[in-house]
Order: sequence, then structure tokens, then C-alpha cells
Amino acid sequence: MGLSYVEENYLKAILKLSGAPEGLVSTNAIAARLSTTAASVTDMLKKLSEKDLIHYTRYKGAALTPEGQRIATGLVRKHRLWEVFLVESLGMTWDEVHDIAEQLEHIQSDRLIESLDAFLGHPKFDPHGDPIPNAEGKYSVRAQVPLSSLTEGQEGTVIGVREDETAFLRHLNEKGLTPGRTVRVLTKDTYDNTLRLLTDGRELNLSGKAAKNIMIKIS
Amino acid sequence: MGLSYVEENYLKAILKLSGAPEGLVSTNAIAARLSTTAASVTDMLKKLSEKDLIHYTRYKGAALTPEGQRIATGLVRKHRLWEVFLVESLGMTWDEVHDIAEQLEHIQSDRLIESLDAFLGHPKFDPHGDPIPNAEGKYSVRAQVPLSSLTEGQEGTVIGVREDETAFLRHLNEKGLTPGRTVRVLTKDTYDNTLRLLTDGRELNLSGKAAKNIMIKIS
DNA sequence: AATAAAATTTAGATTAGTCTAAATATCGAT
DNA sequence: ATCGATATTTAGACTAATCTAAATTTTATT
Repeated sequence: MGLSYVEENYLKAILKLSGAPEGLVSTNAIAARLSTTAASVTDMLKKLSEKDLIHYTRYKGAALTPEGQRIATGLVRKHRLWEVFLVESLGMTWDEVHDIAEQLEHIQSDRLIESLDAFLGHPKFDPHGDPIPNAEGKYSVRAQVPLSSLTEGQEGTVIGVREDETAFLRHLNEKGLTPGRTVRVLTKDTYDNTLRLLTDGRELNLSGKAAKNIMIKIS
Repeated sequence: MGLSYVEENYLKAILKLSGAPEGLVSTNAIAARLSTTAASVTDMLKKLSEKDLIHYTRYKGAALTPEGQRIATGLVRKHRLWEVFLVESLGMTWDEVHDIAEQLEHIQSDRLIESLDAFLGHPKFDPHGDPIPNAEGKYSVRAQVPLSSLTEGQEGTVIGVREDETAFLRHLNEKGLTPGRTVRVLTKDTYDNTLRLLTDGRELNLSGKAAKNIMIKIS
């Protein structure tokens, strides 16, 4: 029934690689991503194909079936939710959470992941600003970026915030950073990423941390 | 360097089994606990012995070395901390957390587990009332049970509470349930485990949930 | 269209963990 | 102290995942 840790990693690799070039994913690309050999990949592709998780044709490449996609997307969901937990709840830093989430994403329990999601307030983005698929595997595909990723001079519209934590929302309300508002980045501190913003004719400062939680549609 | 999932499970099994009868743990006992065969256990005992994690003599049995004990105790620590998280933070129930913690205990990251410990407020006991070893592997070995496990008519002394959450401590203070106090269970609701207690000559009610966090030395 | 280079697959071996069945050791009872 | 029952180990085989080296297919170039 359940897949092995290794099989799951292959599915996730294929999902990641099928993003950019569109079409079939090559054996070598998977081998490079998983730091393994092409021969090992070929073996596994046969196996996953046998289980109807990928479409595979010899010498051509592989693509996820709907079922393979569902599983791979579920892994991404778990990975990103755990990253949110590690950063927001446990106070760990960006750079140290990936490897841990890489392990946590293989924990098997639907109840767990839905409880975690609720505990975190159903976040839509992980600490890196990447979208978190919902339980049905749908991404928030709105074209948006965290305010923290804008550079000096860029302008955009506030779409929403990453979480529904009351204190944070109140804070933004006071600053006037509400959905629909247009903001322009005046300066960005190179050391701590503090932003000087212009919105509604007024200037204000915003910490880099807060800026990561505000999603912007670039205009 | 790191041990495999399987090796870790063997060490934990040996730790658990060396509790009761004192002395060497038998091959069959381990096989029964891990739902495997005696032959498989023998193979693994040789391997763990090779790695100096257990002392093993053919036909006699096995016992953990100090290093094996350190690792096994670390697993117990992780298991119980995760159980606290699942119950207290995620609101999962008792019965569903064990299997999940069984997976989570194998996640490798010291930083993670220490952050989790801090996040939970350095709990000393898991939701079942079992003691959580600290980072150095020392248990709280006081002979104590959660107040929730007492039956009608039993009496004991409050030793302490499971967590250092301010609101909870204040609540107990108001009720007079402070360390050193003697309490007697008058009645225990069979449906929700609410307790009617007698302490310091006064009667009071306490929720089953709160009672699980109060540790008692039975007199 | 032929051929060299690159990509991919196959063949065969290896390791970790497991199993069954057979062999051996220990223990308890008479 | 021997014998039978029980516990344990050994022998040999299996699966999942991996590897290297050799064989094959695709591709890109002339």
C-alpha cells in the first residue's frame, strides 16, 4: 500500500523536474537531482511505471500519472507545512529547516498533517514564499511574491498575508498595509532587509520578517 | 555514522525489555516485541554487538552498552516529546499518537529536538504520564503518577505539575493544589473523568484534563 | 546518411534486512 | 545424568535499492 521512502523521493524529484522544461523528465536529470546513478534510476522508473505512478518509455523519459502527481504534491504539501512549523513555531532558521523537512515529509498520517495545517492557521506559503498545496493538491497559483522579494523602486498591490494571526494582522492594519493597497519600495537595507515603503502617500518602515508574510501582486 | 531506522528500533526494544526482569534480554523476547523472527534477531544482535552498542553472548542474551543506552534513551526522549506535541499542540488524542510518534522519533536533528523541547516548555512527562528523559538521558525517576490515574478513595501528595505554563499554574494556585498538599479523590466521573477532590478540608472539582498534568506521590 | 558522442538500459554483483528450515545448545524434569 | 522440550543459531534464499561496466539506443554533426 504505502510507498517506500525511496519511491517517494523519486516521485518528488520527477515533479520538481517536470516544472521547468515541460514534457518528459530524463533519466540523467533524475540521477543528478538524487545524487545517484542513471542505472539505479532506470530500475526505479520501471518499478514506478509498474505501479502506474508514472508513464515511462525506454530511452524517452518519464512523466507522473494523475496518481503519481497526487502523491508527489502531497509530499510537497507536507514538506512546506513542516517548514512553516519549524520556522514559525520552533524559531529555527531558513537554512536549517530544509533537511529536517526532507525527513518529516515522509511521516505517514493524514490526521497528523491536517491537524498541523490547522495548528499553523492554514498557511498558504512556506517560509521561502513557495505556495503550499491544499489537501486536494491545489496550489494557490496567484501570481504573487512576498513583499520581501521586491527590490528598490518596485511597486505592487497587497493581495493578502500569509497567516491569520491576529496580532500580526492588527499590526499591518495600523500601518495601513491592507489588501488592495499599492506599495512602492523606496529603500531596502542590505544588512537586515528592513524596507522603507511608500503607501497611500505616506512613508513607513517594515521589518524584513514582516515583509516575508505580505504577498504582493507586481503591477 | 547514524544508525538505520531498524537498528534504532532494536535498541529501543532492548531498552524496554531490560526494564522488568533485570539482566539479559532474550532473542525470543525481542522477536516477539518487534514481530519478527528469532533468526532475524540473532543477525541483528551480532551486528549491534559489532558496533559496541550491546553486549551479546550467544545463547545467553543481550544488554545495552552505555553508548547503546544513550541512543535508546534519546529515542525514548524524542518519542515522548513528540507525543506531548501531538496531544497538547495539535489536539490529537492519546490513542492515535503512539504510531505517529513511532515514526517521528527517528527524525535526525539535535537542534530540532531541543527546539521542540523548549517550545513545549520542557515537559517532564508525556501524555501518558511517562517521564521524559532530559538531553543528558536522565529521567525524572520520582515515584509518581498523574492525579488522573487515581481511583475513588485514593489519596496522595501533590509533587508538581507537568508543565510550566503560567495560566495553568495560576489556576491550580487558586484551587489550592500546590506542591506538598494532600489530596483525596472523592468521586471520579466515569464519562469525562472529572474529579471531586478533598484537599485542605475543602472539596473542589477538577477536569480530567487538568488532572493529567498534576503529578501525585501516592501515600 | 553515416558515424561519433551522449544518454540510457542491461547484466551481474553487493548490502541491509528479512525469512524458512535445519542444526545445535540450554534447561527442567524425572 | 540423560532425555525431551524449548530456545537459539546457522545455512541458504529472497527483496529492495544500489553500484560498475558493458551493451544499446538516440542525437547531433558532418
